[in-house]
Amino acid sequence: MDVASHQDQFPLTGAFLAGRLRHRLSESDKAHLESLAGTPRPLKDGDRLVARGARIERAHILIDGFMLSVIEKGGDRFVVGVHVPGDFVDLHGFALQRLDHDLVAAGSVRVAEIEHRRLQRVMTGRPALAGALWAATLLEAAIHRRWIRNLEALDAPRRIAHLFAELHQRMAMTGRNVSRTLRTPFTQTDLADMCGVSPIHANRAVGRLRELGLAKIRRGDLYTSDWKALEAYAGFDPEYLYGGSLSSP
Amino acid sequence: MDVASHQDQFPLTGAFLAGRLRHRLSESDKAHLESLAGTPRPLKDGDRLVARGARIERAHILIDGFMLSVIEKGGDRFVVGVHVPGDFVDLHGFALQRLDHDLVAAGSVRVAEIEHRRLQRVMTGRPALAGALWAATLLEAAIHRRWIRNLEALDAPRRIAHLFAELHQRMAMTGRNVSRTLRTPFTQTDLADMCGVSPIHANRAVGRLRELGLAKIRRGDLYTSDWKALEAYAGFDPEYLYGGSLSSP
DNA sequence: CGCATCCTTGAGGGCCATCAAAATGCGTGG
DNA sequence: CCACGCATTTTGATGGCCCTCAAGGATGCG
Repeated sequence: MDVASHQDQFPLTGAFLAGRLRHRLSESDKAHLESLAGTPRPLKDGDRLVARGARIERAHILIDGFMLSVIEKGGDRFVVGVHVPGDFVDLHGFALQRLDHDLVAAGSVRVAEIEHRRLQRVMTGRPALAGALWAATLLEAAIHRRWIRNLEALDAPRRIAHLFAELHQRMAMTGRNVSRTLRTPFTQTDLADMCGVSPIHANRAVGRLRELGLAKIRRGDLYTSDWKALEAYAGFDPEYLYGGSLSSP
Repeated sequence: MDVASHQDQFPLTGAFLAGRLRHRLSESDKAHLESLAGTPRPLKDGDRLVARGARIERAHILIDGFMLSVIEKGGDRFVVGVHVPGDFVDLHGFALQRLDHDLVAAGSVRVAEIEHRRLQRVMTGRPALAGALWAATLLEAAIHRRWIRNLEALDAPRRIAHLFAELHQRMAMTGRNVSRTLRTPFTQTDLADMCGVSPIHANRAVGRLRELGLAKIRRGDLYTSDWKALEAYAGFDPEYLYGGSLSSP
């Protein structure tokens, strides 16, 4: 069964861990997870799903669109993570009870929520699924580490190239977008906040990628004829995304 | 019971989650965790405990000293995390089977190991302890997010100040070092690799902290008469370390 | 068609990188 | 004790990446 029809079968949670250790989940666990999720809810651009520090009692899976993990400080905004469909955006809040950052919709978004108390029962009754939930939060940590390395190692054009290469790969793992265009709702200011540069410099970095013939970025949409070249330029190596060959604990 | 005598009772794992959600663990769970750990093993400066990509079958808790999470790439070294005593340095390897980074001793170190198959039994038999293990890996992710924000927001002197403020707080939570001196084995090159600057610039940043009267750093040891001032300079807010008030899921 | 948002371009300046070299500290062995 | 070698720290000079301030152009929406 291909990824798309699989996701027809599990419209809410079908992309969860897709391309990673989803294939290790039993049909029963996949069906159970799907049954835990509530009716999808839409969010508008800029809506804050979870606020930093607030006590939380449910988790959310992202079905459509993009979300950002944001830390604000004194009027400045710092993006510390990006989420794609299939991501359990605030699953770490289940174990930690509150978040150290905000979760904000980028563009139009659909999410489904799952009560913590239901996840609690998964912890005791379905150890394999519980392990998969744990692993999902750790995949996010691996992405954090890569971001740290990128901020330490790359200049602005390479950071932006790496960001899109990562998004492309993550969406491909869930069966989305393997074409020449990657559509996102991100403004250049968003890109700047993700890459730790000023909006003006993000603009020049985008211009540099165009100059180099690697990618055209227009209103968040990236067009390229050569993903491999873009990835090579950014030093992108998908190893840290733990695609495919992962088994559950 | 104070933290020090508590750690006499659990010499290997007594610092695990100390100052965070350790107080939520039952005596039985604490004793059980202690019983899982093997005989402590020493490491020398630079020893690599875990290599990126290698399949792993045991996890390690850091008892004494510091370790670094390192990503190497083309001769350059990027530090993506620092570990203090009490940290379960490669616990995420239990769920992920391999790491996306190396784990390297900084200075002399002692670690104790726990077999994954023993942790596997914790997953099914001790859900509260399993939840605590999960939370511990998420605390590390929260630290990653803060590092991302710091790299996006702070200049070099502030990054170094924040690094030491964080280490001071983390060590204080495990009952270590609440004095005016924080001893570490880090060279200025290490600090540079943690902060994403060149060694030469790290040196000038250290000099700037001295100039400002905030801290003297000599051979990795930081002396200050005013931790609060140093923290304020770096914009350090310990919220992200989830100290004290955390409960388990 | 007016307005808001986003994108683009220019100028000047600061943080940080790199190359180069000297000074300091520390362990080892004479 | 002193000489030596090595790693680390310090200092100087030059250049590049990126910042801020400022203003103009494009795009899309009501």
